[in-house]
Amino acid sequence: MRPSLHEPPTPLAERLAHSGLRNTPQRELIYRALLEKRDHPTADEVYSRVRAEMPSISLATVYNCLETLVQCDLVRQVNFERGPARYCPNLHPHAHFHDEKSGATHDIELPADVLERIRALLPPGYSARAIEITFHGQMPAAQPTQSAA
Amino acid sequence: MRPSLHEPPTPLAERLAHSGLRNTPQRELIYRALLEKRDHPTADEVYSRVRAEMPSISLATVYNCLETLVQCDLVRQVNFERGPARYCPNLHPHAHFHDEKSGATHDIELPADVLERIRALLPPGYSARAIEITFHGQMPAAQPTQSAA
DNA sequence: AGCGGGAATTGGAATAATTCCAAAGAAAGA
DNA sequence: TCTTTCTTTGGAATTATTCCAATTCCCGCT
Ligand SMILES: [Mn+2]
Ligand SMILES: [Mn+2]
Ligand SMILES: [Zn+2]
Ligand SMILES: [Zn+2]
Repeated sequence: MRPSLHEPPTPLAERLAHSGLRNTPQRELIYRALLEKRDHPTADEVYSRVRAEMPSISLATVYNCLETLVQCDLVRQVNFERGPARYCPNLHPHAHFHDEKSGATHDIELPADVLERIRALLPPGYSARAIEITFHGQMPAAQPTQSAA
Repeated sequence: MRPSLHEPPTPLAERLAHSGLRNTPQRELIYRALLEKRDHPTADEVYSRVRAEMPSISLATVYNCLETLVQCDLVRQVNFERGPARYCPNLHPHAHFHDEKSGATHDIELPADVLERIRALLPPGYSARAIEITFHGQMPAAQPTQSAA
């Protein structure tokens, strides 16, 4: 039961409607969880995060909702080698850096000109719906934030 | 039982020796199969190809040998989304194009200068052991080879 | 040639992530 | 309200891969 007459439609509600899908508490919750901590969680990680707020949710629903969000182009699925899929709400064109020591993942912005150079590698007639770029390596040890000596 | 006194060491034998590993008929066969048809087969596909010549080989061995070849840097493992792993004996720096209609995969050569541009996207201090680039899209329908009209 | 020890292969069981399925529960439309 | 459609849910099934324990193979040494 919602008190207000009509909420302003969230971007999520809008995208769902556009695809003829319904907005549900589960979908909202999962999408919010992805926005809140953008560390490219797995489905299982999303599951445990949202269970805090909605203990009755099922893992199957988490998979279902994540798939829905991906289909609405609100979320990207990211795969590293053979590991579990990860999910990313960053819609800008970006590559992924996977730190092999810590397992942490983060985004590397991808300027349009570089993306063009890459796309230009394709032979004539080829068209790419998506281009995935992943770095695997090491990032510098996080410097302990240093206060004035 | 081999008749000749000592064969010249193949690149495979060399790499294996370098890693303290043995050359075996299974490893040779699997490596040859990859070189012969470079269509990025899955482990299962490799399995059925090599069974023609060595019916007693096991799937576990195919997985083992493929992993060994990858560790020796003779073969690259290639992953598309959540599908089964594929294997590629092309050692030049290259990207992969995955045709979403046919499922076919092939190599896109990656010039050094483009690779540099990409590597330069990393913030200072980051180092990349490997960079993976995958295109997903459509390639032009294979033109039926046309003889003189 | 025979022996001993490490390496590799093998078949089958186990695992991990995801998908499938059928039943029950909301929501929307008429 | 009745009907239809969409969604969620728990559990079973599936897929690809890894693990495991038991041979078998191979190499160097005697
Ligand atoms: Mn990695
Ligand atoms: Mn694809
Ligand atoms: Zn991302
Ligand atoms: Zn390749």
